[in-house]
Amino acid sequence: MAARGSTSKPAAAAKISDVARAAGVSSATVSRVMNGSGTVSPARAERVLAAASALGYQPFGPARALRQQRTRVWAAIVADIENPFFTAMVRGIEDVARDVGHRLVLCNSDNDVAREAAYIEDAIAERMAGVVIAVASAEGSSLGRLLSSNVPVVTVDRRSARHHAEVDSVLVDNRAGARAATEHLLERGARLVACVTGPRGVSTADERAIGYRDAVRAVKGTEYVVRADFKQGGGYDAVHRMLAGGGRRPDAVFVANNLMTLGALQALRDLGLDVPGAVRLAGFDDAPWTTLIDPPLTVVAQPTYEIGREAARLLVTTPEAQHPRHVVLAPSLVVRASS
Amino acid sequence: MAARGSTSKPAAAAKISDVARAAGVSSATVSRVMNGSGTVSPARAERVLAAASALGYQPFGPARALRQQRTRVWAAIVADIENPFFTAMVRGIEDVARDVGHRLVLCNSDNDVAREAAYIEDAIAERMAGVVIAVASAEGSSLGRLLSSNVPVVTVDRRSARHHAEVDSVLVDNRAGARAATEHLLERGARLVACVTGPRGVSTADERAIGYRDAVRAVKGTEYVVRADFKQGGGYDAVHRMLAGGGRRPDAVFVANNLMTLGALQALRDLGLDVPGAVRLAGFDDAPWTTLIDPPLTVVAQPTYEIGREAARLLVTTPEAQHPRHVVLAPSLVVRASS
DNA sequence: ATGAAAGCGCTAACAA
DNA sequence: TTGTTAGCGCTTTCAT
Repeated sequence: MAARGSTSKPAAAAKISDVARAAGVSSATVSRVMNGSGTVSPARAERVLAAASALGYQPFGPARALRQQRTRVWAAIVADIENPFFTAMVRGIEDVARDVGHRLVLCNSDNDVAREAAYIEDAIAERMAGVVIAVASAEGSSLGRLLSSNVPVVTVDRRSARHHAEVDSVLVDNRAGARAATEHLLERGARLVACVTGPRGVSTADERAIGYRDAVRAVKGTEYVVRADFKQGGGYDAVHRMLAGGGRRPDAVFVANNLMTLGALQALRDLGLDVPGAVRLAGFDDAPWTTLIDPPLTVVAQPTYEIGREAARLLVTTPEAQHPRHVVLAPSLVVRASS
Repeated sequence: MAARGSTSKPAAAAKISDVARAAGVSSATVSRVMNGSGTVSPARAERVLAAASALGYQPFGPARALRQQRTRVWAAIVADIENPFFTAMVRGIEDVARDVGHRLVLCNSDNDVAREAAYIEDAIAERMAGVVIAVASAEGSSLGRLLSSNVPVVTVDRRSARHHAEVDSVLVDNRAGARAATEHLLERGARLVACVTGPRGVSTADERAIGYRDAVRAVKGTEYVVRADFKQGGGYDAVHRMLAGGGRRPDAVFVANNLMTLGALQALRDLGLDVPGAVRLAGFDDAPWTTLIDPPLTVVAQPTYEIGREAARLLVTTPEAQHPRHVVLAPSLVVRASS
């Protein structure tokens, strides 16, 4: 009985023995043909290929993985799939993965350590060929589980508080970037620069706050740091509270990530505060929209694609050395109209 | 010899027989404990858990998949991971996946049929529990391979030219949305509305162009359709050519996706054309930045999260019916200052 | 409640 | 060049 439409669904997927029977050869020969290993006469190879094609044969991945004790899959576990920073980084990983014949799957922890832990357990269970991870939290991450497995790991973007000294990493010099942005705001004449950063324990949030402090202390200014959630709504709330209140009002804000900067700008607009006239603004991470919003944003740009590519390269060249490798990339300040 | 750092790497991952030996039970008992199947005395169960924990035991996924002939993994194959439309949709899938105890992995075809084909073969090889796919191309897709396998499939966002009648789908009424946007531009007084849409053969591009035509023909206006690549740069180039040239210049542009709209706006700005004074602009897809750019964008908003959620629901409720299920969701016009 | 044993689909030794 | 065979780690009868 035909199934729906023109494409009929087979009762079950063909297996190697089906192909072998159809081609009149042994399973071993089919395996050799499919993998290009060993030696098979051209005539038989052709028959095998024909049979495989006719049956729509696709080797069963788990059986191969079991037999070979390896997979050709990398996982990228990222903290927020909706943040263009991470998606751009993923492109860098993907390109290397393809070059070395690996597949890349993406896992979104959504900044949730429980979800992250589940993906980490999965990566171990699948004995992934490699994992690139931006940890959800410097403290609570299950990264240790991954490190005590045999799965190659590279951390990116965020430093792991507990495990930094044991794992390869690709990071950006967040402190320097934040300091540069803050110094820039001060040089433009800001008297009180506030900082909206991310959750405590997330290394990017902490390091950017420290860079901010460096700059403020250098001029003996007043520190004003607020924590939010690295999301647009959090940036909005933080800036709204900060500037709607009756206390001393900042005349510049350094916002420590791209999405929060959007929220910050929205809050300033809702409060009727001109940017940069009333409040100067600088963000962290460039994004597709930074030149199009009003005013165009001054940001600390990160080499996102390169971060991914470098991480993947570390995965490819498994270290025989005792010491983990740490790659630190430099961010760059891009000055636009918002400051 | 201790490995680097405090976390020592085991020579090899523990297997079920190791745990069985350590706990003084059979492998079958360990399996029963790990899976909560069968019956095991509390005392033994505890010993097994302790041993498993001590050895850091994690059941080998491929072996389980081989034995059980099933996986608990869904794949989402999307055309462009950098487009927030897809990432928002993925959230909808993820939430359902978690509810039903499945894992979701993301695959980025990057609008490339070859890459898409590779991911499709992978999905078949892994006998994925389900695949949600936004096809790279209505024509060239390897979707047929997937349909003739036993892997449950739902298409989203883009219609498959060849296979639409055989596969579950969740789509948006692109034609109606595009028509609404174009009518809106005309009502605002535009005399010549141009349309920048995506590649021929991508259903969203084609359907949005048709909706545009519907509106233009209704007023007996002139049609002016340009094809680009659904990316920011493509939108820029298309609009730049269109308005820098000496021919008859449009006084409104309907741009058929979110990223191209950013490019279009940039082009208009570079040409010194005021929006909406000289050229009215409307886009397709809402995005986090649409209210923050200057001017805020009039767009056709799509229920992105719901698209993903509905697709996942179709995956969960495998149809016993002969006919595939088609869910069509309604977009809505959001009028802002750009028009 | 527990263990022994078979076997999932594939590949890699080994034999011929 | 090709086939036979063992076994990867796990789950699931089938006995007990």
